[in-house]
Amino acid sequence: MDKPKFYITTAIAYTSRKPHIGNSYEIVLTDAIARYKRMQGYDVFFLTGTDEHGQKIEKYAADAGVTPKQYVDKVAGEIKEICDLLNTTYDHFIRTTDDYHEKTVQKIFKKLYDQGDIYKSEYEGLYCTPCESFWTESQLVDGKCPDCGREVGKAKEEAYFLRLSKYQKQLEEFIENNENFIYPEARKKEMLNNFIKPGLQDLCVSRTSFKWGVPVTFDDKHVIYVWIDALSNYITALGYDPDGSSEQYKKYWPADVHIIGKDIVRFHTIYWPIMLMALGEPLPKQVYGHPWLLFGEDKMSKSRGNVIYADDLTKVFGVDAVRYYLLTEMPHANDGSITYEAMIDRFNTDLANTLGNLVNRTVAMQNKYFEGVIQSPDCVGEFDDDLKATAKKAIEGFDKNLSEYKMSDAIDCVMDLARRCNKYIDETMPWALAKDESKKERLGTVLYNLLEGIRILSVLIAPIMPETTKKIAEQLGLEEQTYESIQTFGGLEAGKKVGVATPLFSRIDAEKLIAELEAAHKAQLEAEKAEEKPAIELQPEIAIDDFTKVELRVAKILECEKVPKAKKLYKIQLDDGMGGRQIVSGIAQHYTPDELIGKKIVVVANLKPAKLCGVESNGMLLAGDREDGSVCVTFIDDSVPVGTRLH
RNA sequence: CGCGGGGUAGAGCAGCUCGGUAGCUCGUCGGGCUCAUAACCCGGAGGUCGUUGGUUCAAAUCCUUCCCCCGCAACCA
Repeated sequence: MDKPKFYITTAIAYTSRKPHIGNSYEIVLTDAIARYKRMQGYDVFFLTGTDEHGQKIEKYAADAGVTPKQYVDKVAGEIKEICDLLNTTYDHFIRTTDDYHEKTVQKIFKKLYDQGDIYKSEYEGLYCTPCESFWTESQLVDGKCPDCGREVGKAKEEAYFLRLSKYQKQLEEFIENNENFIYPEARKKEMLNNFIKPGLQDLCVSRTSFKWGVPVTFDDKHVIYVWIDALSNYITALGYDPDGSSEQYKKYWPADVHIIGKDIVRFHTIYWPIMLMALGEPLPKQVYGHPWLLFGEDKMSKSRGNVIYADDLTKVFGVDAVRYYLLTEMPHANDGSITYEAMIDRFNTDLANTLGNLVNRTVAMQNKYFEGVIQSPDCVGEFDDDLKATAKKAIEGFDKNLSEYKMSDAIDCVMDLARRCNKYIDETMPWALAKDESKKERLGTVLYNLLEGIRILSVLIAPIMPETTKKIAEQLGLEEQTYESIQTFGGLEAGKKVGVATPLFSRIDAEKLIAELEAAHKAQLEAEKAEEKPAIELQPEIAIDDFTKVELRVAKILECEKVPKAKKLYKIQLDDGMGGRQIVSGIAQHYTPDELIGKKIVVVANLKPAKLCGVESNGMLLAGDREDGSVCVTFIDDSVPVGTRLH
């Protein structure tokens, strides 16, 4: 009989730079699910890969003085290395620069165009040339580019659009009828209320502003933009073809679950389903938007200097411990957090003390009391039933939680069993039994039960810590065990010999290690900084006339209050020596009104007025961004009169 | 009143669907044990379950007021 299939994917990683540990969480989570499903007998196909096109990469490559392809080859290599380092068992690694992918994407684009779902348009007044971005009517802020605030010009370039509006109703129905399509639930409501119900705007799916992408076959000025290129990796990887797909595609599609970050839920639950509807293909069964891994309280980012990489962690803790930490510390709905302290703490308490020590003490006793030979469990006693019941509960709980992708809860079930085993040792006191020759048989049974408990938990933990499972099997003197073999307590064969007791995880001296890590981290940061300094890029040179176009004047802040409903905006009344003016500024998170009122600042006095959150702003104040993201306003000495023009 | 989620011991979370002694992990304090990686086991302390009012014999759990946090949307001129 055929095994049931299970198709699971990660999002493809953007090849702009080396991914940090937060980015790596996704592949570890996906791998654990894939391994679990395989263990359960599914025919699993696990896809991951890289998204390699786009303007940003074109630019990074130019900065680095290499071709986009060279650049992308390097980063894709790094990404793949990390996936391998983390011991992930993907079946295929797709790159959007792969030949077969590009060809199929072109066919998809053509097909959608031929059937009228993609159309060419020449939008006017909705293109911001400096930002090289198209904006839909609803995105504009008071008719201006939401990014830079400048006038959007008439589109000088034509573009292709995907008719999202046509499928809106169908999508809405699908989402509402398929309870589990968007997970978690909160995301589903976000999508429905914020995007779908208000009405979908057609989506721009081509660009002429850069070249590094898949060309449109019938219009070579155009390059296919990220949505159709990247999202279709999930089907091109299997061999989808509008002219007739492969057997593999027919077997595995639709995906059982797309594992993605919560930031791209929108693309996977709106654009992607609509593309598939237009292609006439079935929709994925579930899109799982996982939370993020934060560094302590903060988002990981290079400019904050708090980036942790997978390879650095594995060097210190080992691959399995890193996998364990990622999967344990990450609740399935809220953001998780990583710090060295927490990592060490988890490592010591769970892995070294509870699990490692349990295996070590048990195997050591087996060797010490019976020369390693496993005894037949014939002398039943108190506590045995409770231990067995806990083992059974662990398996059931593990299955239940894992099938809902609740990793940390599932792991907890396994640790419960380990804790119960440790307790069992204290209750039965094998060292006391060993002193009494008449209790030898009972001692044999006690140790048998312990070994069996360990065998069971070692199999359960396999999707999370595959290497540890192997090591435990070795110490138990066994080949690797099947999932089926743990369904009954007592699968362990008497008469065989256990291996040598070797610590699985050595305890870590927290203080010492943290000091070392921090020193290393600092050194690395400084090295990076030194390296990056010359990389500051100046804007193109301007003539003096260009500068004099900017009218900078001194003004005094009279009033300052928060714009209602806006997080970052202050409405500020100024005395500018010309009868006063009102500006709006996004510094509410960095200054209190009291810190501003009465101070003199510099304003760009001839900036075209704009509306922010519905409030009129006539000019902007000068301020700079610090490296940590905070803002510093330029204050002017009080002796400079209001209205003074600066140059 | 834009949409949604949440506020439970020092920290991180469960419990809320279907009201009935407030639970887990870490930390902390005390005890036990010696097979083991100063590990393991037991016990104690620590919570008016964000706030107001209500329903009820009984509310963390149901309804209501307000406050605060987070996500999405809007927004750094």
